Amino acid sequence: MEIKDAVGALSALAQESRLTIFRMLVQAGDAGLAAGVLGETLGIPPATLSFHLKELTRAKLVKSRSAGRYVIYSANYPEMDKLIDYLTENCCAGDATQCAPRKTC
Amino acid sequence: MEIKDAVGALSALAQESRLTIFRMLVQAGDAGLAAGVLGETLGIPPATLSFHLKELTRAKLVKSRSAGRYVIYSANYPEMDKLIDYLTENCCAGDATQCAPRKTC
DNA sequence: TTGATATTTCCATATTATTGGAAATATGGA
DNA sequence: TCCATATTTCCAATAATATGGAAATATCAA
Repeated sequence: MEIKDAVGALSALAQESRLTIFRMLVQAGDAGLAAGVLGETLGIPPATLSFHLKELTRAKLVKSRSAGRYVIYSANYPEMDKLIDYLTENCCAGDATQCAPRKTC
Repeated sequence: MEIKDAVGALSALAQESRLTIFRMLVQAGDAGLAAGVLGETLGIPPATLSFHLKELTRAKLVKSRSAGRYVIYSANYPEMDKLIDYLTENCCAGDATQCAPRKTC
């Protein structure tokens, strides 16, 4: 992963509504959630929601598919994994005790 | 971890100079690096560097200790781990195949 | 002491991100 | 067709962040 992509992904997550959306999608699995469901949960106007979904999409952290009138968003897990690997790359200068073992969910 | 803290940590990382600093410190281990070393590597003026180090400190992603004239910064690994856990919490709706196993460094 | 080096604080300026109303687009159902 | 629902785009106002010069603070070394 390139630094520009990492900054893009982190910027996308660095906002309360978007982080909430992302975590809902992470937990929703591949089934995903319709934009409207996300907007209703967050209580934000459609234009604002759409702006945030666009940011997450641009960062490749979420993807969408349309189903009739609905647009279903879901998490892009490989991209999330790439970001985490980028942050922890060559961690800890060989001191493994510093590095908590990650749960593999 | 609370959402405000997560947004704070992600905002701190969502900037190219700060992300570079953080990754250098992650790789440096507990020995850490002096502010001046970071500034020289990045090629940014001291005031700008100091601003970014303060942001990372506020987010608890780095800590510092002073050693004479020098201030040595180092990564706060437990906070990094908390952030990653927060992002991946209850991931994937039970579909473990979606979730890449994390290397435990 | 005094002068050099390391880092931070202050502050004004510049840049970038967020918000949401209104209008546009798209689909489904009567 | 025509209307209701779902979502996006446009755009302008507002808010939050980043930048770096100059001055302040702190330590070291001679």
